[in-house]
Amino acid sequence: MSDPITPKLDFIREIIADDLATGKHATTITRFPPEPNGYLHIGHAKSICLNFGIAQEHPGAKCHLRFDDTNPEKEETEYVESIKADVKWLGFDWGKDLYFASDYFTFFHDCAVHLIKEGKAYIEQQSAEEMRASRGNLTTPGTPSPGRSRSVEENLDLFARMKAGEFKEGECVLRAKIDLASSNMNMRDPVLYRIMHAHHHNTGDAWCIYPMYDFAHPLEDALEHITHSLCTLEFEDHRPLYDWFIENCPVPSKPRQIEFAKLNLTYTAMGKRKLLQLVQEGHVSGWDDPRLPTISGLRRRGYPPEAVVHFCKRVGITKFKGTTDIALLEFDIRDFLNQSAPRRMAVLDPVKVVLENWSAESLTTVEVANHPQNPEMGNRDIPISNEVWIEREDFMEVPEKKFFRLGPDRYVRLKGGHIIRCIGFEKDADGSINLIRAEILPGTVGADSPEGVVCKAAIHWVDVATGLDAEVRIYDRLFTEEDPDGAEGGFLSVINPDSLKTVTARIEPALASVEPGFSCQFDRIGYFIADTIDHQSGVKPVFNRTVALKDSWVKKGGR
RNA sequence: AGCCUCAUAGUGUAAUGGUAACACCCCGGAUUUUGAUUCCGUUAUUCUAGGUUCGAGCCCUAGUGAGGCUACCA
Repeated sequence: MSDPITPKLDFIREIIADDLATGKHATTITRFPPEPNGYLHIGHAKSICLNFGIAQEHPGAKCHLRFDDTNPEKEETEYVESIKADVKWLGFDWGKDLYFASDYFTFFHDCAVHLIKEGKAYIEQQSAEEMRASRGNLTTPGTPSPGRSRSVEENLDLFARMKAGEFKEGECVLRAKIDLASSNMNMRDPVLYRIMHAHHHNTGDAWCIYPMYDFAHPLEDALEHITHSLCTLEFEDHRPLYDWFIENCPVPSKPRQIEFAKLNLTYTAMGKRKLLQLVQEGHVSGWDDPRLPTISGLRRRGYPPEAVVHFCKRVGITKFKGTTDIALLEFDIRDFLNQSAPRRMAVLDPVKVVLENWSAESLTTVEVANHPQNPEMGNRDIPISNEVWIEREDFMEVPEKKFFRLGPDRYVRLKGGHIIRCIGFEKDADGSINLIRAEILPGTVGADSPEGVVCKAAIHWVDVATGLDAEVRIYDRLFTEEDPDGAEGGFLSVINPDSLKTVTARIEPALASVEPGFSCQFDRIGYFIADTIDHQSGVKPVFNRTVALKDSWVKKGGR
């Protein structure tokens, strides 16, 4: 792995260190609070690494996993499970601190009653449209509705009836009484509770009123004694409201909200709404499609979790809303895989080479290192006979100036084995090369090139007799584009629907029995992960490509 | 239009008011039984204008640019 991230403090960690130093807090408690309405993506990984990372950095500190499930219409148990799995996969542990905002519904309700009794909340009977109009706009203040001056008793009664289910959805809401003239729209008497006659994944039908995020979130944090509530930039304008609830409700602690910029990646559609659309419209096979930037997609793609975490640390935490080049992420993937992935040989686009002077006395196996820089990973023996497959692009009938591999009357080394010389080739009717004839140079295994032999490259190969077939899926980054004409539900278009290419490769025998999740490097191609393996219909492993060996190879070979 | 936030190489991130740096990308070179890795090197940076200061990327003011806010989503 490249150098560890320097122990520099980002501005949030500075605040936390300061609070610890001044004794404001004896310990630090953060939280990761996803709404279970979709799968997590790499952007969430940044938040997870921040919140859980801080907890790991201070003795006694911890990070809660809390499902912010205050909207029954969008949330599902399937998402709860996937989120837990994804956090674990990244290597973080919430211990016993697993919570659901929906478990606090009674507390939220009591706080609402408290506010009503204090004269700080009232029942609003205007429609959503009327409220919008009476709230004013960016330059003109709002105007009070009739409900704003209702008595405490009346409000209490109305709220109780609201909770009892006497009203239909939309008939009334509970609003905070703050400041209709505030320059911050969030302070213009925000809605606290709305009526939803919906089934909740956790509380079932126990409630028909549900709290809004702005109201519930500070209370959740306070209840859990969160010291630092870290969220993304779009909640900046909500902070005064967050603080207002903390000040005006009977809460057991005073958390502080701090905002940071969310992750943006080049070429990458982020955001649950867009991902949901890609899934629903069938552009991908599911939330864990390897073309998606979901955590589960990255997992299937073979990205090591350690590398994803390293990337998140490297990107850092700021309030600057930039777009990170995906090359930064892929560097970390390569960097990690380069050290951990054993080398194997495979040929994705095969051409047969016949070794004309091979005889029964010739080499029948060659010994190849599993990793060129790490002898501890050992060696393996690969059978070889008089016919091998090589990559079509490793032969040029008319070699270019900087082409070092095989061509008529040229030399190349079969990796781990002999140097061979091309002595002829045959073509199909359509002009494509279908057979190469070569001869072995005796005594060149494990030895330098003999005098007068120019051999500057070693190519990968697979023995024809013992090689196996494998399916290799090469995934491209899924390019997407905002559709300006698209209304709701149709605002994304996929630019490269052909982002998945499947080829049948020839692989060396050692790859026949790998387990799903095993990652390796096919020489000179890229890093691969064993995905689903079909042991039923004969031995047919399936590999996904993770990243190409070099970033520029992607760009040249790409779109 | 009002309020809020942000601005440092192509990208991301550093720099207590004291020599502007690190990583990625790109390009070049050396080594290499992976055109990988490793090693070395090149290019390139404080949005603008004022002010405070011996000294400003950092503090102040104004401007410019970008983003957010007028949900019974989170």
